[in-house]
Amino acid sequence: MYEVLFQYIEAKSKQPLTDEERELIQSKFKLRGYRKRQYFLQEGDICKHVAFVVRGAARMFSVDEKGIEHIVRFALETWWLGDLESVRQLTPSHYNIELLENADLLVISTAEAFELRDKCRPFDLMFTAVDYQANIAAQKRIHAAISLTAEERYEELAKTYPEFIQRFPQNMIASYLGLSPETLSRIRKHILNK
Amino acid sequence: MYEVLFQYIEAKSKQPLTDEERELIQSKFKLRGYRKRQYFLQEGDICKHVAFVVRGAARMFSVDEKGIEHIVRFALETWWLGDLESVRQLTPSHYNIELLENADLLVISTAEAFELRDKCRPFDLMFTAVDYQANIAAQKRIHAAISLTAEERYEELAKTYPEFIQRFPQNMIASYLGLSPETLSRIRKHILNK
DNA sequence: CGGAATCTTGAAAGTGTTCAAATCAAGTGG
DNA sequence: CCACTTGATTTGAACACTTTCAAGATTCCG
Repeated sequence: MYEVLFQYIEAKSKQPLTDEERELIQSKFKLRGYRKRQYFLQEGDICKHVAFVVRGAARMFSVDEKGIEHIVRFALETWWLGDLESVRQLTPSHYNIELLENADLLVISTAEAFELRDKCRPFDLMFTAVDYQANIAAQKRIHAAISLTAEERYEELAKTYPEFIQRFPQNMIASYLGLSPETLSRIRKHILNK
Repeated sequence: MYEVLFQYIEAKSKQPLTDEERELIQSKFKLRGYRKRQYFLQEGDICKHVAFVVRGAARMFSVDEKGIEHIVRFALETWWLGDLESVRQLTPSHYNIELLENADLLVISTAEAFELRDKCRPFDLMFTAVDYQANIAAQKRIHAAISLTAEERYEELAKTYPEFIQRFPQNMIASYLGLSPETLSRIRKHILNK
């Protein structure tokens, strides 16, 4: 299980890990099984752990006054779980993170993650690269949100993350795109008729 | 001029800069004046420089097939200019960065910026912190885009960045929010009548 | 003082939502 | 393994919001 994380760190940091570093990392991350529907983070709690998804799928979402859920992020294998805002500012999170499939997570406390960044260069470089990529992805999504039609946004998503379409139910995809489930259903129908 | 950057780095990194570090940093950044309407980055070019805004205002935008501009980002004093995606992947940028006021920029090549991150710890920590913040801000904007109405998005923007409303024309604010200028005009009218 | 943007306003057209109902699919307990 | 319940998806019709196009008012700058 840990091997997946090691390879991921080496790939992202473009640096090999020494045996000592592997041991150090392994000592900090705890492997934990989660069941479908279980929550990794609950709205109102401060996010004190982050996790690397070895197996499974999750969503991060908020719930508005009307009780409607808004999915800001999905996660699959080799993605990270956690709410950056809450981690950094130590404020209660506005979001929930829920597993959508039975999952294996490598969990680390945020305090230990910070330490690890200091102690282990490849680990630090990995997170720098991940933050970088997350920024690029976020900018693309913002650009899509302000410049594309609903149909174009769906097609872009299907092209960029075909896994999402496979593994997440359609009403969640709709939420992720900022659409009602009915609208997405009609958009898909419209695409088929082309 | 450089003093602003030094203080910014110390604040973001939460580390003091030594005199040697200041000299090193100063030797890498070139101070350049830009005039209103000048472009810092042109669509199609690879972004090989990033800049710290000492004075002035800028926007980053794309132009679609219909010739409509979509503003993905604004920048004011102590913000950074550059297209992360192009910098990191060395691909031609999809965006333009244009100064909206006469400006003073501290410009550094991306290659030297990478070196500086290696050589100067506070500089590296500063960028780590900036990336972090950018991610948080991006997530908030995505959340707003998928969960709020146009009117709510405008009010949130006005609350979060009142400077934007002051310094950028309304049609650009509309573009930033993903609205037509007419719609924003009507929304403002509606807010006044409350 | 003019000319050029920018902002406002109206009307028509387009896009997406809401509500309600029907269909379809999946998971659970007997 | 089937019957049943629950959740997900589809469809229709009415409604709400946003855009588009066009014109007029206002503001900004040279």
